Amino acid sequence: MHAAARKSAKHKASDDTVLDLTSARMSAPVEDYLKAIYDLAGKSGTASTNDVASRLGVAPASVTGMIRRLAGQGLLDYERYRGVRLTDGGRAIALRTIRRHRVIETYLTEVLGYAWDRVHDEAERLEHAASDELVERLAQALGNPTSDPHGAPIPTADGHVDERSLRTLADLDVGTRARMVRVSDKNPGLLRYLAEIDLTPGVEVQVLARAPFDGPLTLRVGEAEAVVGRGLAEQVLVEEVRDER
Amino acid sequence: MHAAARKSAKHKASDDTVLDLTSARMSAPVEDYLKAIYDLAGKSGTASTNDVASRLGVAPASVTGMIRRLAGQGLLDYERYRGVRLTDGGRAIALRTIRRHRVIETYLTEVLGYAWDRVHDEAERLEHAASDELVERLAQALGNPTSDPHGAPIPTADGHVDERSLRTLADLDVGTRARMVRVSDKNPGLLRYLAEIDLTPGVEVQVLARAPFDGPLTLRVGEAEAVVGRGLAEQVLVEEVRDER
DNA sequence: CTTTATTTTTAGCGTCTACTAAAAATGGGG
DNA sequence: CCCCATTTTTAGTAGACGCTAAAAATAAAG
Repeated sequence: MHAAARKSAKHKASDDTVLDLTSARMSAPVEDYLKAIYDLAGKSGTASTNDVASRLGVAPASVTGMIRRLAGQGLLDYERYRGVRLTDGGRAIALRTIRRHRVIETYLTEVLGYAWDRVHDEAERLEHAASDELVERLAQALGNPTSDPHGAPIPTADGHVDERSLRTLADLDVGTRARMVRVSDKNPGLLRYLAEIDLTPGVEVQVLARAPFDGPLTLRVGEAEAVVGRGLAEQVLVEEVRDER
Repeated sequence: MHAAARKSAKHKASDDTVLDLTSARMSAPVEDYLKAIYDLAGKSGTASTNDVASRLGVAPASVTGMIRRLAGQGLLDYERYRGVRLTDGGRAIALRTIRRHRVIETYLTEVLGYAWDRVHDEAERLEHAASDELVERLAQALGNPTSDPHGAPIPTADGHVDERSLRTLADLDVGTRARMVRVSDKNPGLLRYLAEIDLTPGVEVQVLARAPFDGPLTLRVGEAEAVVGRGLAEQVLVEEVRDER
């Protein structure tokens, strides 16, 4: 019945495969690929086979295969040996999946009492099973939050995200005051440590000193002080605080 | 936690596959098969290939294949042409899956405002993605309910269910007073209609009259009256109300 | 600008789950 | 007790995803 969407040129118009890509439900692996490509490509554009592979923990050869298929479905543009770029359809699905993930993470922490370092895995599975209706109900119960527990912006239901680029704590000049905005949700150990020193989204930080040769930074976090390694500092995204007005 | 993995193998235990069956995470299809077999076999014992197939909406041949594999894993006892029966391990997984399903259904209706006829599909997908921890948190938030919105008993975390057998509304003698206990969650139309006439779990019903030749029943539902077909009456499980004391 | 290293793709497979068509068991009616 | 309808199983396939090993492109280095 399905006449193999053969002639998928580099353009859209998937002739006979006239599915509504924007609202179609994809398999979990497909959603994962699209999410991975979305945030590897970032604003820049393309993602490489290898990067996608290591992000997803699969072999590069598997990525090539999946990518071919998804390109055939019009979810991404692909030229061999050239990397992939999401089409609007692919991006829409990626954003819906990310919205699900982040709303779920927020609900788990805000309502169900999960610690912020333990929501990622749970959300990773639920995001593929939750209907959009459920996600909207969760979002509503939360008062339509705009960011998740780790400070990541939650895309709106119609696919818009706040994509401003932030600086890392490691980039701040000594003395500059900033507000902790965001950190990846993927490293539980890091998250636990950050919680321990109270370096969580919204908190004010200031770099008090920076040891040479990429040494540790001494921070003021709220009222307390903390010394953190460069590696950690690079993971923490902040926004400068315009001095009081 | 207790309940060591009972070495249930009475026959061909699957040799090298020495997994802890009791807590192992199964794929969604496997969980679905076990659930289906659990409630087709009921207390009686075995389920037939055809019944499982039509319950799951797959071809009988597919059931044979899956059943062979599950038997190999020690989740069920199987003799070809003889039907299947869950082992203790298989039953444990079925019950945990059913617990997830019912806790989720309850949460969706009680907390998130879903109508009782719309929770089944959502729960059907979430039950395979939700961790046991999540389910326990949901159950706790609900005060550890013992039955779901449709009156089905929720198995406990350690695998016990209330399995008393109920009569259907169609079996009641005229005049008998009973309490509506339970109805299947799988037929949205039926559920909507029952909600409309307020025939929901806990409500008192009485058969006022029964037309001959399997005709409709006239009921008193709470304070109101309703006339329902035999087909519907057979779907509604009730328990007799011991006259006041 | 050729040689080497890296990245990406192809080829060939394996697993899980489902399907169809055809063969084999089972069991009910006469 | 035999025949036929029904149930169940086997055989052969398919598609989604993943893997490894080897070939092919591309990029880097001398």
